[in-house]
This record gives sequence, C-alpha cells and structure tokens, in this order.
Amino acid sequence: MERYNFKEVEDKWQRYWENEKAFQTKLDKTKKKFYCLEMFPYPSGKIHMGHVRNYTIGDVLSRYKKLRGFNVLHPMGWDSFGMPAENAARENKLDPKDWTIENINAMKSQLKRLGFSLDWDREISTCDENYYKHQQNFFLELLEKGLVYRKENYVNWDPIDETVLANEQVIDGKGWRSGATVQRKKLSQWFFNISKFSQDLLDGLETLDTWPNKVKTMQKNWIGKSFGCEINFDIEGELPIDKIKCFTTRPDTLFGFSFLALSVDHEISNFYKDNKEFIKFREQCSKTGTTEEAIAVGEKIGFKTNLLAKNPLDPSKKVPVYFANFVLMDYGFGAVFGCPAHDQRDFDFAKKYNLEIRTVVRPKEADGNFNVEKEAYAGPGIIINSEFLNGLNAPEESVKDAIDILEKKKLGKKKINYRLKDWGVSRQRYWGCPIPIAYDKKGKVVPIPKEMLPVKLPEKIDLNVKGNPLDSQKNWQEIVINGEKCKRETDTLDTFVCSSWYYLRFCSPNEKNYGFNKEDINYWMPVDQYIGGVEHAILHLLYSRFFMRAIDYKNSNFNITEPFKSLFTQGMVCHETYKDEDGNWLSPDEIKKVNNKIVQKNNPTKEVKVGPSESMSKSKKNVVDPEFIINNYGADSVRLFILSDSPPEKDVQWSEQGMVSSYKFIQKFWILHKQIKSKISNESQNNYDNDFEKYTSQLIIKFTDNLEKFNYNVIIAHMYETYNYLINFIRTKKNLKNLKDNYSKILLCFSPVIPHFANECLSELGVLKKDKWPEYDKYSLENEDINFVIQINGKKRGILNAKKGIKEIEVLQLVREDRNINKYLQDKEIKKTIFVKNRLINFLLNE
RNA sequence: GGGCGAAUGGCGGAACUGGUAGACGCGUUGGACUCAAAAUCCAAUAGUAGCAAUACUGUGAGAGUUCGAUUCUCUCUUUGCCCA
Repeated sequence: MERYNFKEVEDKWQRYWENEKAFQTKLDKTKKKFYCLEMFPYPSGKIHMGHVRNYTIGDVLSRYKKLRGFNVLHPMGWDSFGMPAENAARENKLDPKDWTIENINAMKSQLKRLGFSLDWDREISTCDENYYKHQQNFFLELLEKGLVYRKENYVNWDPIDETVLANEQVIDGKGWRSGATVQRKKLSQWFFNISKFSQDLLDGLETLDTWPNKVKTMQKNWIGKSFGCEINFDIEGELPIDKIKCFTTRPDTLFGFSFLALSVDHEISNFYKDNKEFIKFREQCSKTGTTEEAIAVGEKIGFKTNLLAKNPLDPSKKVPVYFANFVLMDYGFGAVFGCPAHDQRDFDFAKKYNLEIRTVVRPKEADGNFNVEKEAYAGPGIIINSEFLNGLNAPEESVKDAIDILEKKKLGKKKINYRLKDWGVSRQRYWGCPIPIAYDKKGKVVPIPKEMLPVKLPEKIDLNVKGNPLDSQKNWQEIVINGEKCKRETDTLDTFVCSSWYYLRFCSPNEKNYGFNKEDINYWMPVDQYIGGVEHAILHLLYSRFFMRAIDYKNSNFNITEPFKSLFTQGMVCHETYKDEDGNWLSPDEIKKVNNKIVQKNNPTKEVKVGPSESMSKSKKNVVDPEFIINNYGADSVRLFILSDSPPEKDVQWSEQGMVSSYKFIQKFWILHKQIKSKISNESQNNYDNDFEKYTSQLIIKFTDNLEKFNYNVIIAHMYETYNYLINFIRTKKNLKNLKDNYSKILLCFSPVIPHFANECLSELGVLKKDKWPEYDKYSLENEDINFVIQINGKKRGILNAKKGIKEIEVLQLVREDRNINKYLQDKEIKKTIFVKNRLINFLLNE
C-alpha cells in the first residue's frame, strides 16, 4: 500500500493555494465579512510552538468561516521594532533592519509550511517606513487634539549602560544586563493621555460580552476606579505651607487619623533638598522597589518633618507629618492620611514610630470594646469612637456620610480616582518609530510638518555606544523647519504604539495617504475574532482600545471605539523539564527512555531528573522546535496534535507520543481513504444506508457546534471516532450507495483542521470544488433510534433500544417484558412514574 | 491580603438545557504476526466482589434543593492565574 507522502501533498496544496490566490481577500459588500486576527509575532527568527498553536486556532476558524460563506479577512504581519533586534545587531555587528528582514523571511516560510490560510498580500511590518509614517501622523493628530503631552517623569536609570530600563528589566533593584544599582532619574518624556478615557474604557468593557470575564476583570482592576474624597489638611509649622491635599477612599476613618504621610517626591521635599538626613532617607527609599508588592512587603520607614496636620473633623487634634517610603507620587496627590487601626501599612508604620492607634471601626459581630491590637482591621463593620459618625455601617453608609459632611464644611470634595496612569511612550532606543518632533533653539516643541513625514531612522549606524544611539547622530538630529534650525527628538516610540493600530492597517495595507481608508474600515472593522495569549490581557488590549478612542476623539469620520468584538485567549504550550545530576537543564533531545528510566542520550548511565511540565522557554531548555516537527511529521499532523489534547484556552502538554499518534492517524486514514475510494467505484446503485447517513448528519451537527464554541479538542476526538466508525463500516457493510456523498461531507468537516490531507482526498474523489460547509440530512435524524433509560428509584437498571418519540405506554409495555427490570418491580407498588421524552423513565417504589 | 477560575481513571480530557459518568487520545496489560525486535492489527483497561450474569462504591470533602446533581446553592480543602 502506498504511504501518504505528506511532503509531496502539502507542498502541492500550498503551491496550489498560492497560485490560485486562494486566500486573497477583497472588499465585497455583497458578502458578510469575517475578520479573524491573531496577534502578530515579533520576528525573532523562528516560530515557536506558541505561534503554532495560536495560528492554528485562528486558521481553523478562518477556514471554517470561509466554508460558511463569509468573506474572511485573515492577515499576518510583523511586530518588528524592539529591543531584541538592537541587541542582536549590537552583538553581531549587524544592522537591525537586515537582521529583522532576514528573520521575517525565515519565519514567513515556516508559517507558509503550516498551510495557514493567510492573505500574504496584506503583509505589513511595523519597522517599514510605509507603516510607521502613518503612525507618526497619528502621533501628530493626537498632539493636535491635546492627547499627547510632555512631562518630567521618574524612570529607572541604568548608570552603566546609560539607558532607561523598563520595570521588568529591573531585577532586585539592579539592571538586568549591567548589574548596576538602578537609579531613579527624572527625564522629560512623551505621554499619551489614556487616563482621559478611564471611564470610557471601563464602560466599553460592558459591551464586550464575548470577551473572557477574566480579561475584563483584569482590565477593570488595572483601571482601578475608586470613590473617595479629596481632603485639604491644614498645616502648622515653620515652613510656608498651610495646606496639604490628600486623596482617600476612607474619609470615614478620619477620627483614627494619627499621621500624614508624604511621598519623597512631594513638592514639600524641596524644602528638605539640602537636609543631609533627608537625602540619606531618600536614597534608602529608592532602594525599596516601586512596585506595590515591594512596598506592601518591605519595611515601612519614615522621615519626620516638623510640620503638624490638623484633623479636619476635630481641629484640636494635630498629628505629625512624615515622608514615608510607602507613599507613591503617582497615586492621589502623593500624600495619604494614616489610619493605623484600619490599614496594615499604616499600622506597621505607627508601631515603628509609636503613633496612636485609634480603633474607629468594629466588626459587626464584635462588641463595643473591640480594639485593634495586633493587626489592622480592614473589613466592614460599624463606626465607633467617631462622634457624629458613630453607629454608621462601614464602609457603605459611613463613606457617603463622611464625604457629605466634609463637603458641607468645605473641607473636602467628593472625587473619583483612577489607578490608570498616562502612558509614557518615550523610549531611549534606536530600533523604534521616531517621534515626529523637533525642538527649536529655545527648546520649544516644534512638531515636524506632516508633509515632511516619514521621519526615517538613520541607517547603518554605530550601535556600540552608551545610551541611545540616536543621541550621537548629530547630523541626523539637524533639521530645518520653516527656515529655522531645529534638533530632532531622539527618543523613539514604545513598540506597544505600533501594535495599537496594526489591525486597522490590515484593512488598507496599501493606502498611501493615511493609515487606513474609510471605506475599508467601515466594511472590515471591528475584528470579529481576535486570538492571542492572555499575557496581553492588559497592556496591548487596553492600549488598542485607547487608540481607537483617540482616533475617534474630535473626529466625525470615525466611529469605532472597540477594535475587537470577540477575544479568545489561548493557553500556553508546556513540556516536561529535565535536569542532570548537577541541576543543569537538559533539552528533550538530550534525553531518552531506557527500560522505563529517563537517561542522558549521550551517556545512558546518567539518570535524568524529570521536573514538572512548564511553559516552553529557552532558559529551561524544554522547547521543541516546530521546524523539526514539521519536517518529521508534516503540517497537518502538527495542526492536529496541537489542538487535540486540551481545550484551546487551557495549557497543553506537548508530548512526543501524542505527536506520533496524530501522525499515525493521518497515515491510517490514508489507507482507509484508499479503501473507501475503491468501494466507491464499485458501489451498488440500489442500496441506501440510513445508519451512515445518520452518522454523517450527527457529525456535521457536532462539528458545527463545537467549532463555534472553540471546542477544538472535541472536534479532534470526533475525527478519531469517525475513523473508528468508518473502518468498521467499510468492513461490515456491503451496501454503499450513499458512500461518496457522505464521505465527502466528512472530509469537508475535517478540512479546517487538516486542509492538505482533506483536499487531497477530496480531489481524488473529484469533489474539490464543492467547498461549502456540508449540510446535514434532516430525514436521517427523524427516525433515529435512541437509548431509553429505565431507572428505579433514580438508579439506572436498564436500557431499551427504542424509536425516537416512544410513548410512555409503549415503554411500560416493553418494561413488563424485560426480565431484568421486572425483578425490581415484583411485589412493589409504583408510587410515582417520571417520564422524560426520549430520555428516561423513572419508577419510584414504596419500599 | 483581594479578585477570578479550576478540581472527573495511571495521564490529557469528554458529558446537550439537571437525565446512561469516563467519549476520544496517551499509557499499561494480554494476544496475533515475526527466528527476534520494531511497526501493524485484535482485545481488555475507574475501583471492589464474582467464573459469569450482576451487584455495590465512585466526578476534591461535607451538607442542601430534586424523582434524579460532574452540572444548581452553601460551607470547607487543595490548586492555578491575575492584582497587591
């Protein structure tokens, strides 16, 4: 028997699709559109299993929707700006552009070999000036609308590399590469005013009912809306300050106020800038991380000022003012009032500096003598020790009443606060989209005129310099705008900006004058199904949602606020981890199994420690290279396996055995296909097999249902089931009139998952052009046989094979004839009978 | 600490709207083929008892609603993710 040659067949169909331009999409208003988008990759040079999974999920959906008659847009591109190119180029003395293009070509050919139904004519790359010039234009538009501004901000500064580090590049307070202690440095940076849309971004979430709740919750928390109150505290002391503004969500605990804490960056710190002890304190503060977790866990330290703050509700009470390391300038106004009894950080602080701890909330179940002693009580309860607030339910009633009182007395103002901060987009890097801004001699901002776009990156420059390579490009910086000599901005844009609008560009990839054109957008947008990793649940998705709003803002031509109608987040691909005796990681191809023991391949006397299955990562060496797998087993087998073992939203465990079994399935099915094909040519004209018709119809229903629900693992199970059914059918049945028709339908069902194989089989049957999702035969399902369950006192005691729609009387008749069931009914009185149509009958007996 | 989710054989997982728990795959065991092995094919595979028919137990634990609960409600345990 001829073996299935996946290399030949896959190559043949891939060429066929390319020649036919099978996946080229055109705007067609007579057809319903479906925009299927997977998160585009960073061109690292090689695809990994995560990509394979992500894009296979999207491809199955795209191919299915296409068969359902949709005009499917399924594009692919490259998120091609970013640090890795710059690092790789620096190490290997290459140009980042060359490196990137080479990687793109390599990855593109790998993606093509997986047979994805992508419209490559719409390919885009964010590092291409034809892409980023529109982005620069958007930047200028946002600037005009007042959504972009410049301000001084603290950054993580690596003094050795002379560069700014992202938070995740700071490890234990040290630069990830240089190991130098990271400093806090103030730099002038560009910001997008995302916080302006806080409420709108929150409200928009309510409309996204096909997004995972998990993602919506994460975004909600990230935006972090809180109700509270702005309070002006009167200050006494030697400094010329009479008020300090605070934000609090718990003004109802003001009677527990025992200190006021300021961020070391609060403007009042200016009065202490020459105070040696304060400088020392400030340094100490900069060592504790800035993440909220580090602050919660770390030691609370303070620097006492000689200021006193008056309690607005009881001005006779005055408390000390401290600088404290747990207060951040970013939140509220960089000042918080301390209520130790009901906030753990405040409690720790008060204990350390011997401040009063006054209990003002007691749990509902506690009595009036409740007193906070060992730890703060942050839960709900009843207000106590608070004069006119006593007895109120905290926090619901008490917060509201406290705010009312403060407002009436003109001591405070009701305020809604958001945790979401403006988006700092400046990066001190070479390999990014240049910010289209220049500065005149006085340092004033001069936007680069739109007709002068794009601002191109200088090419072939020396990257082995400290800091931002663009800083040393003096010639490049020089520009004349309206006759005036200016200097270009040398910061480039955060790569998240590039990915905030790429889905629009796919709609009009060749539009020259603008980032997109209206007609395309109106037809294609929004993205009907967006698919990607949950790691982008917050930043990328939030920035994209912001970007739509920013374009929409003050723009009557655009009315999209939500770019992604549905979102699907797929799980990670995991693999077992291996270590040798010395604890060094080993990769899967460095090990082998001998007599149920895992040993090193090149030294079988050495046993290997098998660790838990974790997401594939180079650092743990538990990666499997898709290229190797495709070469060995073929694209269809990989597609089949990557979907088979787990639901797509959950993590999947990569296993060699599983991969092999998928490969074998294709091989086995090929042999079966040949058998079926030979039977088709010899088919008898007179016989019709209703059972087969019924099986096919049920299969179509199941496939359709499960495809719509992303239950792809169940679909694969149905494919295996179908194989088992068919092999049995072929062996036992001789009457095969409707074989070809139903078998073709089955192959069409398979085609979104294993397109090369299914197309090859279909074309052998001569029915390839019939590329429409199959319809099931209603008649075959009407006369269905069912298994009817007989229960006695709720326990299953038998199954009757019956016709669909069987009546209760008929069931009773059959039950009487059934010896096994009858033995339970003998000498017993039937108290009650429950009959569920087409399902079961349950007899309740008097015991 | 808070929020959200999850828990089903040796393993991954399936189960429509509350109605036959364990589909399908892996692994394991036995058999066929073979000088032998691999590959392939056939069979078995939740546990306990039994030659068997069959019976009992069983979806993290405990309660509740119901004729009937993997599914709904409550409490608890473990665990994952996110935020802190």
